Amino acid sequence: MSSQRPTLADVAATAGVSVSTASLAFSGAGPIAASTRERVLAAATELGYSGPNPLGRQLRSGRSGIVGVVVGDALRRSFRDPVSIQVLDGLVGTLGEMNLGVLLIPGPTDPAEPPVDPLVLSAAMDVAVLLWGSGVEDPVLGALRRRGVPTVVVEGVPEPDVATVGIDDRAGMADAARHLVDLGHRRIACVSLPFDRARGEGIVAPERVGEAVWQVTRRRFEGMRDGGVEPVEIYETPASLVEHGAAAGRALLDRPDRPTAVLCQSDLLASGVVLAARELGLAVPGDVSVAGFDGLDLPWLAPDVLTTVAQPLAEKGAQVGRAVAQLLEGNHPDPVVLPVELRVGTTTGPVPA
Amino acid sequence: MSSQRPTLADVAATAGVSVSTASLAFSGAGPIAASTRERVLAAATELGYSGPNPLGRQLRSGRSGIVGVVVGDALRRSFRDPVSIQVLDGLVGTLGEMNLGVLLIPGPTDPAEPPVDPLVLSAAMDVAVLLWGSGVEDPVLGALRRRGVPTVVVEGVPEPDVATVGIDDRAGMADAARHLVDLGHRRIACVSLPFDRARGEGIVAPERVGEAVWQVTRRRFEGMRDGGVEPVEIYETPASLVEHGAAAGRALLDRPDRPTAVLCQSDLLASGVVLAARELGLAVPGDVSVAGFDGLDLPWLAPDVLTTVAQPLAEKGAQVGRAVAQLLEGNHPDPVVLPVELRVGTTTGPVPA
DNA sequence: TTGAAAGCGCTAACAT
DNA sequence: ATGTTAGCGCTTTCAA
Repeated sequence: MSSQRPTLADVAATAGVSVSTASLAFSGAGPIAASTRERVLAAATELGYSGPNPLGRQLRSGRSGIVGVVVGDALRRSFRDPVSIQVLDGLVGTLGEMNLGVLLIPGPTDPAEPPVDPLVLSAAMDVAVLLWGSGVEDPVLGALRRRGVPTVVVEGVPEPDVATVGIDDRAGMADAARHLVDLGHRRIACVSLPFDRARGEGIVAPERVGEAVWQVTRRRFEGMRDGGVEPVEIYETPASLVEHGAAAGRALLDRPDRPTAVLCQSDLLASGVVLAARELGLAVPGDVSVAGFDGLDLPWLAPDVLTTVAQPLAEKGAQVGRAVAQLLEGNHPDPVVLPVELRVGTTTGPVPA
Repeated sequence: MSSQRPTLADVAATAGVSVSTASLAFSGAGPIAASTRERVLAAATELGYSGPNPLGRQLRSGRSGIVGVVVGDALRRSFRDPVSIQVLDGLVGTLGEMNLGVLLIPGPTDPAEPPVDPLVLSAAMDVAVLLWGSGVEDPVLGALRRRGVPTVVVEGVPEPDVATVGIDDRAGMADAARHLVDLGHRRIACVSLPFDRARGEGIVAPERVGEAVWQVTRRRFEGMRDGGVEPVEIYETPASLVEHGAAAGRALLDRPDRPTAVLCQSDLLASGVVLAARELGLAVPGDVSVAGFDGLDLPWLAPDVLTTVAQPLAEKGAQVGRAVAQLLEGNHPDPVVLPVELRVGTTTGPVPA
């Protein structure tokens, strides 16, 4: 019985039993007489012992019970994006049921900084999750591989040794594009997610699309073309945020030869475009149609309801949780691709006469 | 050299040195010949050893390097609140510099559920942070106390054994109230944050204010009275979200004897009220003035800029990080109270004639 | 049903 | 500068 916090040994001594018996009293992982357990618990209360020290348990079992979640970006930005939040929420819920905790790991921020957070290198975790895709030769993924940490990549490219969970964004974007074409639109502009870590902002040449490093961005461009849309203008944004969408909207719509529709790669960008249109006195969809992607709830856009491609965000998080469980059991889960669905709102309509 | 992942012992054996020497090669916490280090690192590379197992290190040092952060609510809700996000962001940044990781712990959700997440009871953590206040006899705080986990409570009531970081919301709210009074407003309604875990929604009797359990809510009410405002109507919301503010706005403004000003306990609530006013065809601030609290950036409210009481959110997170550092060093940090500042925007004006 | 003993992987006194 | 030794707190065979 040391002067520090009591240990299981102290409790066992006080209760007059062996350490292993005391352990059983707490874990319930073996036969133990009810009376003995009582005695141990009483001793624990007496000593102010609040249960086995997790550190000891973890070393012994080789498991930390922790899932490291690398958010795709600086927290502030990542967490202003309801898409990440909802996935994270679904994930935490599922992991919570399995008694796993989520360790937040900041992803790569500006290109100047070292691309790998120290936590990736040395935090205790049983599994890692990359919340927003992985680039080619991703340094974070490389580090996790070297450590032998099994990993789930959300919206990543399937590779032999990582599990992936994603959505069929290509098909969804194609549906959205087709919807606009069916409405008669031909002069369609596109507001895109970032191409890469450089996060440029502004109109880009169509050729540059091929250079986009981020897979989500690439796939949504591909879907757009599948749907028969060759954009008259492409605006790259540095992040999926309302203000960048608004900037894009101003740049694209404040001119005589403006497009009749704007197809955006995210809902936040799209809602920024809607706000910019309102600001410019343009009617939506009378003068310009706007469509997004994600299926977010955007109460402040009222009375408008954004036309969008809805993806099952919380379900995505839950699927990631399931993949984590698989990896913990030593299996390699099959890639998951969740379906998406075009949801027509009030922001798209026939091309103006 | 087992068939599992290599351990430090394997590396030491391969390099032909003792385990302790190998340890030094990685930690650098002692004298070691450059050539020896080289040899150890070479052996590590050869074996695919990527550094000391954190679990062993943690047990040995008695430190997990983890800070458990209890978010005040279900993640989904909590993370839709930019206030929590910005504090969390500041916190993660500060802790990252000290090589500490953040373990996300869901706070109490609906009153039916058990109020304490299992992670609170048994996850490894050196310090805990309660991100949004603590109630009277808070069960989470109680559990942490029993475990002997030093704790920082954001916006909590100072108690001898917990550190606190907060803002002077009482004074800030008093400024906002005075601002409205100075503009001539007398019929002022209040839209409040939740009173307690029950999270009621709707107009409440003034007497009920005294029963509010959540300290932030209480203090903001007190400030309002300090500023000379006795609200004609109080609307309690179940969470600080735009849609609840909008609901409150509709309830309060859609009637002939409507108030001339609405003082809200958060910016999201206030912006909901502004949207409701617009919806009802009321001019802001021509027909009704609206003020909030927090100092958020609300681009989608443009062209309006909300009158608000700005609090230093990221700085608050950083201060929490500093308090954590203090606790880790065994000190008891003094309570921190950060200043706030009234920022007059375009949503408040003279009382209508 | 209980106890004795080994050891998870590492670090840090201490000795050399 | 390097090696020896002990032990962090726990779980888990194995034997009684």
